[in-house]
Amino acid sequence: MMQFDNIYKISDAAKEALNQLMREEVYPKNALIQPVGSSCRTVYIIKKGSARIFYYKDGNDITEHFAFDNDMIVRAESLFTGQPTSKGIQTIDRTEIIALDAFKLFQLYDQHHDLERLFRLIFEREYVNTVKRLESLQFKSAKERYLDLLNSTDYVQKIPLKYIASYLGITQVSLSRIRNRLL
Amino acid sequence: MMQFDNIYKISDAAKEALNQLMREEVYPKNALIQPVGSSCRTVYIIKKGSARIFYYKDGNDITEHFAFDNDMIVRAESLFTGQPTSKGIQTIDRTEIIALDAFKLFQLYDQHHDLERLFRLIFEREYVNTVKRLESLQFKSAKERYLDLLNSTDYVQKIPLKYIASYLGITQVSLSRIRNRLL
DNA sequence: TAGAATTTTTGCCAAAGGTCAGGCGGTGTA
DNA sequence: TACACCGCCTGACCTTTGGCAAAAATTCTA
Repeated sequence: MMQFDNIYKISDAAKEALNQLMREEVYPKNALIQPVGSSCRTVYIIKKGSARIFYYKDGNDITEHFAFDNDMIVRAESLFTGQPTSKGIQTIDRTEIIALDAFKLFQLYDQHHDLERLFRLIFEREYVNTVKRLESLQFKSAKERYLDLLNSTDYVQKIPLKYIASYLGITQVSLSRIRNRLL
Repeated sequence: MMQFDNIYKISDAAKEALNQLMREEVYPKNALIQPVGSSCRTVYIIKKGSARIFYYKDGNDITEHFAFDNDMIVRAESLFTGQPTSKGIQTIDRTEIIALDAFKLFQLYDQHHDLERLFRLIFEREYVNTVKRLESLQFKSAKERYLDLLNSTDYVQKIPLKYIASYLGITQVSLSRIRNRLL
């Protein structure tokens, strides 16, 4: 289980209620966990493995987000609005995941305020990560962004180049050239 | 005052406590509300006017965010981490603002859970906006982003081009050319 | 209102990145 | 084994955007 305790300590009762909600799921490589066009009704936490959020733009597969061990993965624009999203979630490697029914989780907030607080803090972190990513997309060169990503996690080595390229906002071809020039 | 009620109704007691925290401030055009390098300890809500979050990259002034009537403006990466940020806040026009001491607000959460919920929901909206902006920076052309911005609010007409350019992730010169080509 | 300062536009050239097409090596499968 | 497929690389050429500089337009201010 995730190290929630580092973020905010919740009561045993809340912990118990939360545990009731958790479903452990294991997916093979390249499994489509959530299809494009669905609504986000599940909060996923990656126990071990890797996954990505993606969508199609002009027929091209674009990776918006990567998640690895202990990362949470949700499609915020759907989870927090109730609207369906044109984004999907797919595993990259074989992945062990903890799935939480979002609706039930939100319902628990009424009984367990500490649970609401815990998840508020968790989502705040995600928010901050998103702001930082925005910053890097706004004014860093593709090469800088690639180097930043390389430094962020060793997992990057295992991710197909095509996923990385769109995540960086460039084409595979350009990323291949950037890599080449780095040698 | 903001239409909080549309988001989540809070008790009279919470409303009262919140009102105690609110300071109304009026700033002239181009006023530096929060300097670069400071920590974000205040939640601002714009009553009337416009402001921006900006920072310097390689000596260039970069606008990260615009806010207009009824928008909240905070530097999330500092507010939620406690770390100082290299970003500042500046008015664009004469602006009437409601300022909330963030520390006191967060303290109120312990007594007023409905206040915590209200602000959780408010920040979730901000989070969603940030995700959408990320999406547009990742794979839309500068021209598309400019047109999107134009459609988003009439205020854009009043914002200096140099602010808009960096917000879109391009230089003033490029934006000027894009504008020209649109005629 | 004149002059200064700032903002926006334009021209010219360079660099980054996109598009299209083909090549090459590894993997899977009949 | 042969062949198809996939992922990544490379070349040629094009488009978008950047850098620099200067002109034009606008705004500020005395």
